[in-house]
Amino acid sequence: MRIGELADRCGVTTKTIRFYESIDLLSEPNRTASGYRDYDDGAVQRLQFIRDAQSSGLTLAEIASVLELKSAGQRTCSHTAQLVSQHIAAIDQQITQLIAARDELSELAQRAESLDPSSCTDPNRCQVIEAGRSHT
Amino acid sequence: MRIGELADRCGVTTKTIRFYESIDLLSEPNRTASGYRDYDDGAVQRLQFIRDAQSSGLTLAEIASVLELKSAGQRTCSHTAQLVSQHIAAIDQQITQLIAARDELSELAQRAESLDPSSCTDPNRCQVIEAGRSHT
DNA sequence: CCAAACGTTCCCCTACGCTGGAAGAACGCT
DNA sequence: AGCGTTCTTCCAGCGTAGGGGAACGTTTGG
Repeated sequence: MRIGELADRCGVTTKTIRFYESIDLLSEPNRTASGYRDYDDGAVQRLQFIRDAQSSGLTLAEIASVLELKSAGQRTCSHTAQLVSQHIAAIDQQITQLIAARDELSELAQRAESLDPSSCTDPNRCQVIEAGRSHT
Repeated sequence: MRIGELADRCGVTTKTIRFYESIDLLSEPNRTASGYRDYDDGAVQRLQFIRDAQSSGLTLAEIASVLELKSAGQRTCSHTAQLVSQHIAAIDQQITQLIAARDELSELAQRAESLDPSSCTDPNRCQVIEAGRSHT
């Protein structure tokens, strides 16, 4: 099948498919005599797998590393498991950071309510934010 | 003072200062006869304010919007408060998304432990991920 | 037989917050 | 006078996941 059909079947754009090919996430397909990309059903499977993995929160780089090992004939369950747990750890760290930022902002919000706007005249600063500096 | 001293005093690089100027976060300073940027103490205050606000989790665009209104002579407490609460909402959304991704990955991790790697032979897929497709 | 719809490659653009380097001018100290 | 450091501008890129559009070739239906 040609690129448009593959795209429709998998719910992506042709741009995305060419992009995946450019980063070696999809292998280069055969070409027709006139140079059109010519895909088989395996490409549908692989592309759907990529979208599934992506919707699970894996990055394209992580998906690529799974597929690379797969195509080298390895049993990748343990590799996948390791990769997934690494990714979970990274997400936990992001969540921690976001919660810290959230806490910081909540304090600012409270302070903003309690301060008198008319005492706020310095053009370079803002007392809402400034007041929180010492304890940060 | 020249750009290097300002940078040292505020703990940033000269690159960062020029970058802030290029996005209008810092206003263009006076120049010496030979074309060097020449800053006063107000620049130190403003730059430190920017770093404080940034460490509170605000983006440079948000900081710019506070500073813009300030320099227009407005009392910005209410604006700052609104901006902060918007940012908190955005962070909450990010956290929600990350937790969803985390849950998804936890399921994958559990599945990876329970599956038999030797049954995993398709070069285009990975049963750990594939098995979760239906309920996603 | 021709126009529409599809395909190709190519390069630039997005947002974010910078960092690095090159080429040249100016400053500071000996 | 000369050497090293600091300054100037501009250009380029990182990483993520593609999107937009130009300029051109191919396929397909009426």
